[in-house]
Amino acid sequence: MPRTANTYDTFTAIAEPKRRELIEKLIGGELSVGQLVEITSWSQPMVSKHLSVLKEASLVSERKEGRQRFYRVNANELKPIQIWVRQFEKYWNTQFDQLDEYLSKLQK
Amino acid sequence: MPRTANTYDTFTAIAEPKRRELIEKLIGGELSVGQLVEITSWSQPMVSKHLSVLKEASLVSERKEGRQRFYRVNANELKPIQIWVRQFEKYWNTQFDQLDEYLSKLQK
DNA sequence: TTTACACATTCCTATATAGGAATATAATAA
DNA sequence: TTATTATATTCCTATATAGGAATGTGTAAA
Repeated sequence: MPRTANTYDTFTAIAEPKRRELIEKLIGGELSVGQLVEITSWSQPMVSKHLSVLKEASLVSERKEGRQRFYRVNANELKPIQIWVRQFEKYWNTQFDQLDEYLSKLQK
Repeated sequence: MPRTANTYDTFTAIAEPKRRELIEKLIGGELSVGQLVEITSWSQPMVSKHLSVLKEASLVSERKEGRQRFYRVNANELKPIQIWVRQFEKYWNTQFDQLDEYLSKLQK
């Protein structure tokens, strides 16, 4: 079985690099699908499908205007990630971690 | 094609709930595989395999002692996540977001 | 009322896993 | 040595997608 989740949660949604890229493009404000297609030079269905996943995870919202659809980020939905990571903040830059990182880099 | 990444990056590694759980168990300090098996009541191969993915993503480190292996979190490796999410912090709790969240909750 | 446009959805396929069962490996104990 | 313990790895299967191609849907323009 692959990832067991049947529906997209926030963590899974942003695990896909292309979806993170889409979210980043939307930082500046809402954009239409066509604009995203142009900016990314991905196929239109590809953009739409990734947006659909992001929407299912509530990470973006949609606004219809004529035949265009404008998407924008729901930044608040990223809070759970922040909260989860925050637990580990106090352990950053400990001696052990510095050493680990050093050894890890060294191996490559 | 599923997730295109051939190797585990940090985002993909923590997308799996069980792996987040393992990381959380390791906050308090290093634990052996056996201890993790007991704490989680998952099968031993399951624990080992998830640990292996976390190790590949450098999220944990291993220390051998006799026939046991103790794992600990490399908290520093979570920084990229924090950094990525931080971009969106300033957009938290905007009016749009509040509304989105409200509508999203309402729909469920 | 057709045509063109913007976008979503469906159908298909290839592939990366998550999990279970069985087995391998390495270290200690007998 | 041989047995036991702790853990990793392999083999297998089921399944969730990511991507491409084709098609559907709704809106506006001609």
